[in-house]
Amino acid sequence: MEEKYLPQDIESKWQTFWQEGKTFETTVNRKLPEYYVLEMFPYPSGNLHMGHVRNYSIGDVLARFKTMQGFNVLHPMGWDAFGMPAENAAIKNAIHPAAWTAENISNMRRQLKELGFSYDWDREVATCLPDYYRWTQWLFLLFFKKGLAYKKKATVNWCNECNTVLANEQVIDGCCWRCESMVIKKELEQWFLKITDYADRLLADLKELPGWPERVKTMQENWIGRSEGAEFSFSVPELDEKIPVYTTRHDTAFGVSYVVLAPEHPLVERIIAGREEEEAVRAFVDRMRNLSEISRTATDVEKEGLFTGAYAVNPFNNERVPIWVANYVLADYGTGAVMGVPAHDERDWQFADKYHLPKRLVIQQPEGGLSIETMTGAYHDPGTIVNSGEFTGLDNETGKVAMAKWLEERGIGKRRINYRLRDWLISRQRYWGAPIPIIYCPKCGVVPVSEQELPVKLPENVRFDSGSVSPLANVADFVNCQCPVCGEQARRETDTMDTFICSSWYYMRYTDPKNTTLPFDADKANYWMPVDQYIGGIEHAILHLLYSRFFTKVLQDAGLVNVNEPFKNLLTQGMVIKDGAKMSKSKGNVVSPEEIVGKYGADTARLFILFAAPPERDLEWSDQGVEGAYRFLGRLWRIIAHYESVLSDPKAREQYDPETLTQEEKDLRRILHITIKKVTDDVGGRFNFNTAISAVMELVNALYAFRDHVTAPKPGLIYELVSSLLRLLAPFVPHVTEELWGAVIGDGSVHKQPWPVYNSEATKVSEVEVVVQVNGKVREKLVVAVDIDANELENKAMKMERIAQLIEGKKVVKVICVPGKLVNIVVK
RNA sequence: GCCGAAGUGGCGGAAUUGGCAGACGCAGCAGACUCAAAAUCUGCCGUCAGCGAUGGCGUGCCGGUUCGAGUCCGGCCUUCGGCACCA
Repeated sequence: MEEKYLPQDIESKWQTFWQEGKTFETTVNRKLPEYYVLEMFPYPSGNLHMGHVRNYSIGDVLARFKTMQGFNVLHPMGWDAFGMPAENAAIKNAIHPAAWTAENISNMRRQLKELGFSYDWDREVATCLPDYYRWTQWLFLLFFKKGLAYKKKATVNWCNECNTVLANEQVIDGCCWRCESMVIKKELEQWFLKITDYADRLLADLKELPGWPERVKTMQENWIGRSEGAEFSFSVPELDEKIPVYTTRHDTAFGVSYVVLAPEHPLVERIIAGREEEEAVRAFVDRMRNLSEISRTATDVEKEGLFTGAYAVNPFNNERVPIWVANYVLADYGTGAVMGVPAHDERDWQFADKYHLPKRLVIQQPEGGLSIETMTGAYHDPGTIVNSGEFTGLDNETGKVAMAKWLEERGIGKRRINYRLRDWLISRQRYWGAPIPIIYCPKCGVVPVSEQELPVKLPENVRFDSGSVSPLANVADFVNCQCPVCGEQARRETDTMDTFICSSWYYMRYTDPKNTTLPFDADKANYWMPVDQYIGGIEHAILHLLYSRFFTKVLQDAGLVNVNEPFKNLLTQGMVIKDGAKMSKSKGNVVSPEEIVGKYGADTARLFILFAAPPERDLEWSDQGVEGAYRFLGRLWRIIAHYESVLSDPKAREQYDPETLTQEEKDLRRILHITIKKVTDDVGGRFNFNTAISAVMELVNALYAFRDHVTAPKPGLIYELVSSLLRLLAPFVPHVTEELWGAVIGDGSVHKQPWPVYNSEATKVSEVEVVVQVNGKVREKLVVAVDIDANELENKAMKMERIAQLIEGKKVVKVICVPGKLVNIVVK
């Protein structure tokens, strides 16, 4: 073998070897346990960044490790290939999005291959190709037929920069998730998916996901936002109208001193019509409507409102209370109207203070003594109901049940479970997405494209001007069509689907990527699904992960797959940081993976990234750390080169009796087996690749020390050690281990070898070092037989010179003996 | 405001079940090799006091439990992330 480690020479050689030998091809094999490891597929922006390298290195270690452990591993890769940047490039550089995307994919595919990831490339998918989006459209039709896709006019989030609408999940702090510009409200007719129908299951089934990080589940829980309460109506006798309100505190209904409508509430116009307040209220409503999302919803915005001039009647006590309009009531939560109970709601308290509205105490704290006059804020804790007619005297939780029952018996209200989650707005006024397969016929109305007509292909000759309608609307050939029902001239939907739809089912397509009759075959999907380990960034905690869970449930209900949840275990990897900030072009702290691979090779890049921090934490980039990883591989190479001749000795491959080893050899073998155990536990159990690698480094250090002391080692031991060492490292640094395996061990690819098994006999020791403490402080160390009994250990410790000195003249209160660990002598 | 995570040497991090704090790596210092340098191999490397043996202090802060606490309990502080007028 070469004397020096030269990654450039060996990496491309093995990449070609793996590709040509289809080393990582996978098929259904029911004789083996299956394992599906998946990393979030990338958007083909053109180049891999370090975050990708980290994400995919983590997945690759797992895939290779599980394969060596005897699992049938599915480890695919593909492209989340529809999306805005392609279209922006088209506007800017006059290149077609399809061509731009294809170029980027081929560049990034090359970069992935140069990193040596073990993907089954035969399963590659790209969501922008007709043979993929055909099935995205097919799934849309499935949703449509099940009543889960519908069109409605609604106030929606609009991004002026991206010229399109956005789903609620895609608005972050009032700004567009992609371009960070301010989101405004628009009234538009759009397509929605009825994710709210699944709100309860999406919430409840989080309990079926013990393998997900707690914080991701909490974020989804918050997002779904379930609350239990009641809905009932206040009547407006003079208009013969009703104002339904939703509340979780119907136990405080006798404390209502006003009713508030959201500015956008549909009844506002009727209520103010013809009153002297009309003009002022309308001006207020208009002002609120034109405010951005942030300035409307920030908590520090002062509550503001106006009296409408009208009154409503509280069904509980028949009291007349004023109807107000205020900025703090949200139009699209609950009923868009709330009852104001200043004494027991902090917001109502503030509002009542500002506008001098009355307050009435209806819940008394358990110890009594509360009164409006002495209160400085609302009381929202449990207590006893007061001033509430027949309900007075009940504790408030009992009161809630009784009052809900009261409403239900009279048919004027009911218990209600409410969610914060809204339906998923999926229309996008953009070209580069999957067309929504719908036709509008003047006679038949909204008509789905028939399945046989799919895919509805994107036309190629399109002008990309930035504007507020989809470029598809200007393509006459695309828009004009015939109604599939009556054959009349009809018009095609010109919006495309949110790209999050494409990524909501790709993990199932991987199980059967070339199917031309269905999105995927149920047998194949059921064999592989769910994904055993999913790996990606925390930024998708809600977006992609919630949508995918929703899709999986709908597909399960449709009988297409028999899993309830798509991702059994989820690992959210941390960011790659440099100089304390996330790598980004604007900060100028980007390190290009291609450069690192070019200089040190893929193995070094992977090793550094896996060693520098555990996967979940942020990783601080360090050029010197990369040097260190490279140095280690050189060190590995040299020590194996040192033993090349020993390994070529035919005796090296013969079985040997461990009893014939010298003490130094036994010690080395013990370190080997401890390392095998540690690496196996760290990689397979808790994904602490950093500590697994450090254990292997210690083994290599031990081997260097051994080399300096033992000139004629037993060849069988060296063989056992090197062959195990290479297999332990193979998932992390696949090229150099493949090369060394071929050079000194032989027999096929290291990646087809079984994972080393640790031998507990080999890890046993006859003597251990025990710590001797006096009053909990380490004062001495003692080497004793492992199986020494406690009394003898205690005696030995007490007799040690230093210990005897330290305890002389003092009273021994207690002696604690932990066999194999320590002796603690407590003295006074 | 609510929920969650984290806080350990000069730095990244380790300590998995309450039992030697700082594994492994980086940086630094020294030695060997060399005409020399690089590379490599070896050793040292929390902090204060001491020539040294050794001792004191030390895991964000204050307290507690325990023979023994980075780890458990109570109360804070700081940083980061999520949600945030959701009735």
